[in-house]
Amino acid sequence: MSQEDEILRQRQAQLSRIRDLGFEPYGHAFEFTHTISQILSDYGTRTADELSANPVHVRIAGRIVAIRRMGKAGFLHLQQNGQRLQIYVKKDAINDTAYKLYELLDTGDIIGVGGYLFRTRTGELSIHVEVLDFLSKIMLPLPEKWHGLEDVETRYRQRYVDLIANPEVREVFLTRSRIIRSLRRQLEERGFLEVETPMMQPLYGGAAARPFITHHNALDQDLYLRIAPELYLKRLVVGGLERVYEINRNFRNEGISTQHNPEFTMLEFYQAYADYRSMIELTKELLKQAAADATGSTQVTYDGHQLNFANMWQFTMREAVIEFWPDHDTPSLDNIKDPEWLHRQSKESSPGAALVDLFERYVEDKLIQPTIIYEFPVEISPLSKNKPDDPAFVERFEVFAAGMELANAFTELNDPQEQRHRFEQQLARKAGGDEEAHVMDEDYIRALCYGMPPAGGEGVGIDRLTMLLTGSKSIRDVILFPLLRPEGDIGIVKRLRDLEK
RNA sequence: GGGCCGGUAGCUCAGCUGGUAGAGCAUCGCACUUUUAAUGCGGUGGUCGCGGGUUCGAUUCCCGCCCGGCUCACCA
Repeated sequence: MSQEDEILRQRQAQLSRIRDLGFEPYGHAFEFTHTISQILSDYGTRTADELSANPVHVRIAGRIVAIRRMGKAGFLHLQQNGQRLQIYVKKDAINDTAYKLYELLDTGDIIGVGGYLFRTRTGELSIHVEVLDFLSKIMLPLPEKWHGLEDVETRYRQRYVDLIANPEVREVFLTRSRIIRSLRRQLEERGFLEVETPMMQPLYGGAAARPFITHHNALDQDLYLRIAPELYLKRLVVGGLERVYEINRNFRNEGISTQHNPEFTMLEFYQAYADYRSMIELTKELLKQAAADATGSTQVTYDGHQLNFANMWQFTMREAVIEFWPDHDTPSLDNIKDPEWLHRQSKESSPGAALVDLFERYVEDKLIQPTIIYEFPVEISPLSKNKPDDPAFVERFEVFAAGMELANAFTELNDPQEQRHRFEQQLARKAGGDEEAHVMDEDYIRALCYGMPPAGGEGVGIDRLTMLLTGSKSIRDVILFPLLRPEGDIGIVKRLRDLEK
């Protein structure tokens, strides 16, 4: 018999012994007077003398994460919401039934206790237990106490165990929540309205990506999981919702990497009567404040670098290529504007695509500090408005940090005729084999025909922002349940079934 | 998809040029009524990811496959 089967059998036997003592192995509500964190903050500085002079009685619940038994007494640590408090169980101090229950406890069980606070000989704030209740039985063993759970695959597949065993994981997701809360609050303060637009769309658009396809049975119709909410949000701007935002999932049917998960979270927001310059200023504020709200500082350490969100760098794409040119043969501004020169540097057919190629080759991974890159070629920007003085370029920028793209924003193209041209160019690219090119969205064109106010819009990758603000090297570390291949037979159902025989 | 690395007890890991597997923690038993990596003594626990091949003999060598990580490609 394997160790796991043996432990299951032992614990199955304990279940009935717990019942025989008059406790429920899977209890109901437990009335507590404090959470562990309340006790730590309210009484963490009380001395042993103060606690014995004015006894504090408390009732708490938590998961047992350590047991040290010493004859007819023992110390246990309970964990609740990532914090730990020691409890002391002594035979003399509780009734016989409770003591028998204590003898059955395993690391990982969830219990409730009542008693008074005291400090041990070594000075640790603890509860001197007087009553003990049982709330939930652990059947499978928890990972080892030192190393915790290290196996990356198990951590992602069994995030519940990861969260119990590795307190720092909990911190990452608390920070993620603070980031989103900060962005929401900042947008609300500026009069933005949170909306929800379709995740299942009859046409997909708003980004260059391949979609997931699903099917609605009653309508007998294929639908796409959205690759971006952009075109719907702009329909709302047409309708007079002048400041809107949405924080939700996008789905892109692409490869998986440390920076890509097939479903990921984007913040998108649109502001009527603004342009990309207003968006640049807003972005600087949003990111700086989100960093401060989430981490307590506008500077964070990521992969050995100090990233400063209080002072973002700023280059046009052309300037950036010159600035980060890899050798001494640095091009001039005239070079970089010259289609002939660009053609000599890149295999890409159009000058704009060639510039982007140079940018991606020489610049992108060098943008460690939070940096705004603005003015993009029109070829790769089918939804952005042209620069009036340079129609080959559009009023668009992206934010990079730690070599990653964090955000993408532009002045929205609101001319339906021009938007039709851009979609037609995309259709030509699709016909030429570009699977990520946009499709024609006629209803979107119709919406623009009703007149969309000039507007700025932006998308911010929440997962990547969370990576930066939590020091995570992989996007999987900031997504609770990242996509993995199926793991195969788990076997627990059969084991539980066998236990009942 | 390519390259590299990994999968051995519940967890964290050793295991040499091939000779049928070990440690710590966990678990079980005994002792111990202020410990905190509690301690001391004793025990249980393994389809060595899966399937083939070579060999007298494979955790070890070879081939294929599965799962994961890093990386390149892809990817706004």
